[in-house]
Amino acid sequence: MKILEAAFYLRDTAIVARELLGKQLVRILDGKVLSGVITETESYGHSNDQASHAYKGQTLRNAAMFGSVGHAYVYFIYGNHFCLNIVARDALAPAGAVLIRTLQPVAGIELMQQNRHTIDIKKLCNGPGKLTQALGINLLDNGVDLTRFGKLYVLDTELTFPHIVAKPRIGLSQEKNKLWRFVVA
DNA sequence: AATCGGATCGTCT
DNA sequence: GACGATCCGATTG
Repeated sequence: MKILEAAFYLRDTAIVARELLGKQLVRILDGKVLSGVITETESYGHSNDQASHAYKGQTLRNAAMFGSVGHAYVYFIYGNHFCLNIVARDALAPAGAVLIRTLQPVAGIELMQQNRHTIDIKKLCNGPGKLTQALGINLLDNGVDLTRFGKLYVLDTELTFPHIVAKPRIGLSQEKNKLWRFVVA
């Protein structure tokens, strides 16, 4: 399979978020391959999006969102969880990223079960904090280039889903009118 | 099925 | 010093 190149991410963030559905996220952990198909994403903008970490401009924490497309933006939230985003924006936008919310596990399920302390496959990667735990993703992965073969990358696939639904994003107090969450129906 | 609260800490004001 | 782009277990209906 072929890796998803940077040009894919250099488009409107919401379009990238939608088209990431069906792509395969691959993690190399302790020499083992963990992977899953992306089935839920959210798009986050910049000054046009009050719910975005980039809304008020660049800080140390959100710097990756202003960096190269196709790189990871990983942040720590609620004292317990990491969330994985992929930097994506059209050429004119200052910042933007796609939050990966849900994966359908494909490879390395045993190791995911160990990392998650559960054998229930449905609960392995059905949430942004869960999939990072399953794949062993943390702040060390912030900024890594997902368009190169390394410890984390995304493969193109022939997989397409006939039914995709756009919904409000989860957990926000603002911007509930934007339908920037994309789910495989 | 739906709701509630606790855990836990880096980041920004 | 307050607050999250969350998760889980417990409780209630």
